[in-house]
Amino acid sequence: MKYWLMKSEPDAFSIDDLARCPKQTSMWDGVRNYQARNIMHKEMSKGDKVFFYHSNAKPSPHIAGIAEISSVTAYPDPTQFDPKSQYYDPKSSSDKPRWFLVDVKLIKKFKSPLTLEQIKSNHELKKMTLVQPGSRLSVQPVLEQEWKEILAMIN
DNA sequence: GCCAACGTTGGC
DNA sequence: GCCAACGTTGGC
Repeated sequence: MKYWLMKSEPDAFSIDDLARCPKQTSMWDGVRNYQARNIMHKEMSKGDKVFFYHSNAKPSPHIAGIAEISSVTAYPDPTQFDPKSQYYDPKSSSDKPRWFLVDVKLIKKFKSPLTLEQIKSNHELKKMTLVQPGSRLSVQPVLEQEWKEILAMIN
C-alpha cells in the first residue's frame, strides 16, 4: 500500500463536499497535469491512503483529513468530453482519452486540521514534496515515514 | 491582489 | 527542437 497527498481548493471541492457524496465517494475529476495524471493512472492502487489537502484555503492551507483510493483502476475523466464543463478538453477524444481519474472515498476528517505552517515547522517533514519551494503538483507521493509523522502530529 | 515558479502552447 | 509568450497554481 502506498501513500499520497491530493490537493483541492475547498471553494471547488472540500472534504465536507466529499462527506456529503453517496458512499462518501467521489471521482477526483479535473486534474489536467500530466505528472499528476500519470500518478493516478500508473501508480495508484485501490486501498492506497490519501491526505486530503485544502489549497488556497482561508485562513491557512491545511491537511483536512484522510481518504482512500476506492476504484480498482484509473479510468477516463468524463469531464474532458463535456463541452459545458470547465474541464472540457477539445483535444481529447473518447477513443483516445487524455485524462484519467480515480475514485476517492472519505475515511475521516480531522477534528482539527494540520496547517501548512505546522508541517513546515516540523524538521522531520522538510523533504516532503508539499513543502518544496515552487512545488505545485496536485497529486503527490508521501513517504511512509512522513505519513506516520503527520499522524503523530494529529494525535 | 501580488507574484514567483512552473507548465503548456505554438511559431519558427 | 527551441524558446518566448501566455496561463495556472497557490502561498502570502
